Amino acid sequence: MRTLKYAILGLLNKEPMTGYDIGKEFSRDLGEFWTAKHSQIYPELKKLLNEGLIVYEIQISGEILEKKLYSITEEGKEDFLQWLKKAEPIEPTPKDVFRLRMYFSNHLDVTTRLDLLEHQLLQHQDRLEHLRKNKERYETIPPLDSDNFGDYLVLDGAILRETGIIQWLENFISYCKK
Amino acid sequence: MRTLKYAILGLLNKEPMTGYDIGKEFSRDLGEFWTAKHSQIYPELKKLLNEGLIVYEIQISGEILEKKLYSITEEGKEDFLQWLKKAEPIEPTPKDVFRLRMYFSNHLDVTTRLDLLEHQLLQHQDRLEHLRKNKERYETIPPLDSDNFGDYLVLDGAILRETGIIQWLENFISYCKK
DNA sequence: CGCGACATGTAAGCAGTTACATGATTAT
DNA sequence: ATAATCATGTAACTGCTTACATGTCGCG
Repeated sequence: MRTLKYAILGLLNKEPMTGYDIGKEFSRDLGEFWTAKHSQIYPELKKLLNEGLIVYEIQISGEILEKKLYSITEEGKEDFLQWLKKAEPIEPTPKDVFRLRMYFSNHLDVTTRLDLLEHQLLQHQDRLEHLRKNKERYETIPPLDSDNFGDYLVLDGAILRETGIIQWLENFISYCKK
Repeated sequence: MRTLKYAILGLLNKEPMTGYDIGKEFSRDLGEFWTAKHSQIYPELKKLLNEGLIVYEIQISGEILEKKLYSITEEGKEDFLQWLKKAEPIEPTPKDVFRLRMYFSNHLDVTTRLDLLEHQLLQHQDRLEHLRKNKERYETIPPLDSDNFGDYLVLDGAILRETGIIQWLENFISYCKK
């Protein structure tokens, strides 16, 4: 499906960036729903370059360090917008190792189960708190056509996801305690 | 992480099965959080066999059709239970193509956006309804140590997940309509 | 007899992670 | 000076999907 391709085109569609910058975007809010390591990003950039969807210019930083500042071409923009507006069937449900484990949890004694659950709960509560803190930056919903809107959406989605997981964990914990 | 390995061991720990049966389990409720195709299952079974974690006996079905009925060994059980009780950090957040697309949605006009959102909403509502119907089979919560308990948990988790997604989509739709 | 489900495998390729490898810049 | 961050790449491997390939069983 070449999703990484479109993730990169989408980012370059906002503004020119280096491969390193793209990697950093994936560790911000966008990373709640898509990420890639630099070892995947650099080869993909090379591919997009060959396909004529992006170009780069060398920037000198400091004395000698060359960095490649990539920007999207007209062809790249078209390709990206085609992808963006296409209606697709929903994805198969994403894999989740912890829930797979809990599917088999009838083979664990109740104390072990509770330990595992509390451990998960704490981590998800941390993540939720962190997301809520990020969302506080927005006193109001950003305009529909601003770059910030996507960020806001992703945060909202991640908060609802974490809330659901926490609710599930709490239900489960209360079953175990009865 | 060899997760498929443990998914298979977990299923065989309930009862002996063929590779085909394992594939079918992944298209039931467990499939909400883990799946694998037969092209991945058969090679993995071969590997587990070599590792001594499972064994099989040939069953004749009809006149000549040989099927391999796999069961877990003592060594397999131990390995599985070790995996099951180990506390792990939470997984990095799962990828989601649709949310990635919506991250870039400020480049779409409002009608296209609403089309895409309604399209997703319908599909998630269908999935939710289907899950709720499955859950109706349980009038009460199954006992903590029964095989059904895992099934119930998974359903509960999937329902909460879908509810969160639907809520997010509805929020998003209402922003767009304002 | 034909069709859908049962049943088992392999091959090619894409996507993603971990590890290997190198070097410059900036702030302390 | 030295550590953290900036910056770019490749290689080996795991996991997973799609397609290729084959044959049986049970039902209508």
